[in-house]
Amino acid sequence: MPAPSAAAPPPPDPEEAVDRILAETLRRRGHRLTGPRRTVWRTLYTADEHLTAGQITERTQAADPGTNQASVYRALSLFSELGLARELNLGADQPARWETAHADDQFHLLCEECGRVDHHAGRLVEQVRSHLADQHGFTARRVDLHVSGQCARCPQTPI
Amino acid sequence: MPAPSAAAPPPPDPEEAVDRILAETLRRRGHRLTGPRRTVWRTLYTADEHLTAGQITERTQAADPGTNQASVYRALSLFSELGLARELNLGADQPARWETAHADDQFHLLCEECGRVDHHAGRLVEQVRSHLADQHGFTARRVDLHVSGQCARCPQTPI
DNA sequence: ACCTTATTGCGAATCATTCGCAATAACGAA
DNA sequence: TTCGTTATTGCGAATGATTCGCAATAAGGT
Repeated sequence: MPAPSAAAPPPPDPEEAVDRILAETLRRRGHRLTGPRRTVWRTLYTADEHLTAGQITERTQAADPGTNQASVYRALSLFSELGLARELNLGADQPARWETAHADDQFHLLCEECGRVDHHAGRLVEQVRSHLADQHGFTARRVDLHVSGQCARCPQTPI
Repeated sequence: MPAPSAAAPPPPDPEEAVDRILAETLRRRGHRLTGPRRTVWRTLYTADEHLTAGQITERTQAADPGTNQASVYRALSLFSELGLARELNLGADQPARWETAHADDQFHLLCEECGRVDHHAGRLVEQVRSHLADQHGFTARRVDLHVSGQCARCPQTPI
């Protein structure tokens, strides 16, 4: 059995840390930590890119077969409500994409060459807020800035 | 019969002017001016707000019964391709909305109180472009700035 | 007036997302 | 630890927006 140390507790397993964010947020708001929710959360957390609900379902089912598509949607929608995740609409033609929520505001750069999506939190969004407040008397709650074009890595071939 | 004047032509009927924009753009690109296209265009042009495809279909059918929903979608999609109209995604939950295209870039303000959608073309978008170019080496082609919050007319009740 | 073919209307198909409901499983209390 | 309540799941069907295939129609150049 592990010795109950009086000093610092052992460094937490990083995988547990991920779960803890989820577990604490859920409990604090009166929700239960369930298998599907944990699997969806891990899928989202370890994703290398922004996934569609369909992709999330695939990966979730790979990790935990039997998970239902509807549960994935329900989990995503709950995460969004709790501020754990965020839904992105990159284009009218393509389905929504999801990411874990980091900064409250951010802007998204979609490179039309390589398809890469980067997102940054920065002054820009704050500038937008104050511009709107000052010039238009508009109190911005949510700012969505989606930009498509060419990223720094892709060759700048003139159109 | 109207006298064929040698001087200035009579001022064009404003309704015709609307059609002319459409007709010229279509012909120039090798498309035909048809009834459904004209009706959808007028619907879009005279709309007081941003309409969904469903609303556009309703109004189009009111003006010209028998017009098919698919033709409305086809017209909208063509207009978008020709730069005559623009599709807006204001939220993941609601369907896309449409407007005639004016300025190339603009930002959209959605008031969560009254539901009003305003849009402005302004320096802001230009600032965003140069910020991205300078700070991120990103060449912005299209900038979509969607902001939701409270407009100047609605009471600023603290949340 | 005629011919070519882009465009329409129709209905069915697709895609993403949501719903209703009975069965299951979390988690606080005993 | 066991129990009871009830939030959550899985399932399958429903929905809503948008698209497709195809034969019939009509624009617009000749």
